[in-house]
Amino acid sequence: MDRSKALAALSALAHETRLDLIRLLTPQGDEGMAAGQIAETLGLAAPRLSFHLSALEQAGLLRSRKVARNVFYSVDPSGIGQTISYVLNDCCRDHPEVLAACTHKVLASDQGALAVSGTEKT
Amino acid sequence: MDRSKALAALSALAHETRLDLIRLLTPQGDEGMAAGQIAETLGLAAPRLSFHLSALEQAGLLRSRKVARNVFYSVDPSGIGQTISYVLNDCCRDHPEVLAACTHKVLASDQGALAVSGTEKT
DNA sequence: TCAACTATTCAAGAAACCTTGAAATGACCA
DNA sequence: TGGTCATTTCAAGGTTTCTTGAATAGTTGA
Repeated sequence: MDRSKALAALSALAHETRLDLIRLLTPQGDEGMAAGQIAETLGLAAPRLSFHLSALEQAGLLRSRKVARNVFYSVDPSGIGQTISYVLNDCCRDHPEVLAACTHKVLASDQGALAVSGTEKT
Repeated sequence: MDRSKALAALSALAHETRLDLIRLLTPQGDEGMAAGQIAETLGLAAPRLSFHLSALEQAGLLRSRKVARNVFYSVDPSGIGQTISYVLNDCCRDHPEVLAACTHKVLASDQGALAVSGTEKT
């Protein structure tokens, strides 16, 4: 992932409504959810939802497919994963302390660092 | 880390100059770098640099300390780590595919998933 | 074909963000 | 005390982003 794609993805993530969308859609897996149902679930006006969905899709964090008159949106796991990897690996250059600070089920393997799990640090 | 802090941190990361700052400062460790030297290295006007440094500090991604007339800035590894953790754990709810897509030296330990290393996916 | 339904596009206004030069603050040294 | 240096604050401007209602496009079924 290159710099400008990573920046687009980070900008896309940096908004409350769009974070809500990711959170809602992630558990739905590949099937995703129709725009109308998303709008109803989150209580969003249609144009507003459309605006944010397309921002996320543009950034490579969401995929869409048409089914009859509905458009189903689902997360693109590799888009999110590559964005995280960009920050950690490319931008923070795999700095051990940064990797170590990714507590709770994510951990550094570089240099044989061990798992850090449990609740987050303060 | 709560939602609003994570949002502030993501917004802070979503800017080219600030990503440059993180990348420059990470290898410097706790000692960090004086504002003037940062400005010279990146070729930034002083007020502009100050604006971005304080945005990053405000978001908990940078720390500062005064030494004589200089102000040294250094990254806060736990700030970055907690932000990443928020996206992966809280927002993506530890979705296996998202965790798996964090290739290249970051990997999921949940459910005993194995390391994924090497070059990034496309 | 027509009506109903789903979703997107458009346009306008409000709000937030970024950059810049000028001014101000605070620390050090002669 | 006065001058210089390092950094921040201020104010103005331009740009981008977000929200909203109105209009549009495409699909389905009677």
